[in-house]
Amino acid sequence: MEKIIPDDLTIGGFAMAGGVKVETIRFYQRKGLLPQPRKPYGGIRRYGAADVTRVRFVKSAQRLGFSLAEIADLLRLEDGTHCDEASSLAQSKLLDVREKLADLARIETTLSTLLSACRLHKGNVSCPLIANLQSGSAPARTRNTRQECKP
Amino acid sequence: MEKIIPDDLTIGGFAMAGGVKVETIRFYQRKGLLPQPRKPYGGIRRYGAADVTRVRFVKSAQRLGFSLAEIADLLRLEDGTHCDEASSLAQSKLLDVREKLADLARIETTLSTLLSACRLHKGNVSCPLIANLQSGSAPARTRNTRQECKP
DNA sequence: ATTACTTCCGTATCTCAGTACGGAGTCAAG
DNA sequence: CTTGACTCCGTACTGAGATACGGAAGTAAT
Repeated sequence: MEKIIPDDLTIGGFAMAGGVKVETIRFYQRKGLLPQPRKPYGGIRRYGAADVTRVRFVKSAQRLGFSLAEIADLLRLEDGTHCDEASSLAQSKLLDVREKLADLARIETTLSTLLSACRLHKGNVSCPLIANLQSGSAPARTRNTRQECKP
Repeated sequence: MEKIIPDDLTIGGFAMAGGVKVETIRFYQRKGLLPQPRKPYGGIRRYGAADVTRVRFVKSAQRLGFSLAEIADLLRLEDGTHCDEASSLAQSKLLDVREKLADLARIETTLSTLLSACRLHKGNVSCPLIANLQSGSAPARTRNTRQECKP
C-alpha cells in the first residue's frame, strides 16, 4: 500500500517523502537534477508526487553506481524529444549496466558459495572470493598466511 | 593468454599490472586494503601476483558500488578464520548484492525498452525510465553508506 | 502579537577516494 | 661516478556528493 503523496508538500515533507534531507533537495536543485521550482508569491515552494518520484529515481540510480552527472543525462532522456541523441546515450548506458550486472552476478555466486562453504566446514575456508572475482588471472597461489590487516 | 605476473614487481610495475596509479597503491596500503609490505633491507619493496589479484578485486568490487570500507570487510573474510563473523557479514552483503542486481535488471529492461521504442517511433517516446525504476524498490531502506536519517 | 517552527539562501565544512608535490634515498646503465 | 628514472614518505590539494551554519523572512498556533 503506497502512501499517497499530496501535491502541496513543502520542502521538508518533500525531502522526507523522498528519503533524503532538505539540504540534499536544494543541492539537487542546484545541480539540475530537480527543476528549480518557481517561487509562488509569498515565498514557499510546493512539491508533489512527480518530484518525489524523481528524487527516488536519483537515489536508486545512484546506488547502482551512476554518478549524479550520468543520472542527469538519464533524466534528460525522459522527455523523448532528442531521440537520436538519447538513444546513443541509452545504448552506452545499457552496455554499462550489463557489465555491472555480470560483475554483480559473479559476486553473488562467489558470496553465496563462500557462505555455504563456511557453513559446511568452518575452520579454514580460504575463500574463493578474490580468485573468483578477478577471473582470468593465474591461480595466484595465495599462500601468504599472516597478512597483517590493520584497520 | 594471460600475461604472467612476476613476483618481483616494484610498485610501479605493480600499479600498472593492477591498472591503477602508484599513489593509489600507497593509498590502499594506508587504508589497509593492501598489506603494508615489509621493507627488505635497502628499501625497495617487491610485489607479486597475489597483490595484483587483490588490487583488481578492489577495483571490481568498487565498480559495483562497494565502498573501500566495505571492500576491506570483504577482504577480511578471506582468511577463513573468523568464519562465523564472516558469514554474517557475507550474508548481509549478499542481500545487498541481490537488491542491486534486481535494481540493475529493472534498469536494463527499461533502458532496452526505451531503446527499441526510440528506434520504432522516434518523436515523442516519453520514456518509462523513471516510473519503472522507483516502483517496487524499498524506499530509504538501503542506505549504502551508513548515514542515518535522524528525524 | 509573541512564540516556535520552517523556509530561503549563501557560504563553509565534511567525507571519500584519490592525485599531486617535493625532498631525500636507491639503483642500474653508461 | 654521474645521470636519470624510480621509490619512499609526508603532507597538501582536488572533485564529488553531500551536510552544516546562520541570519532573514514566512507561517501557524496560541
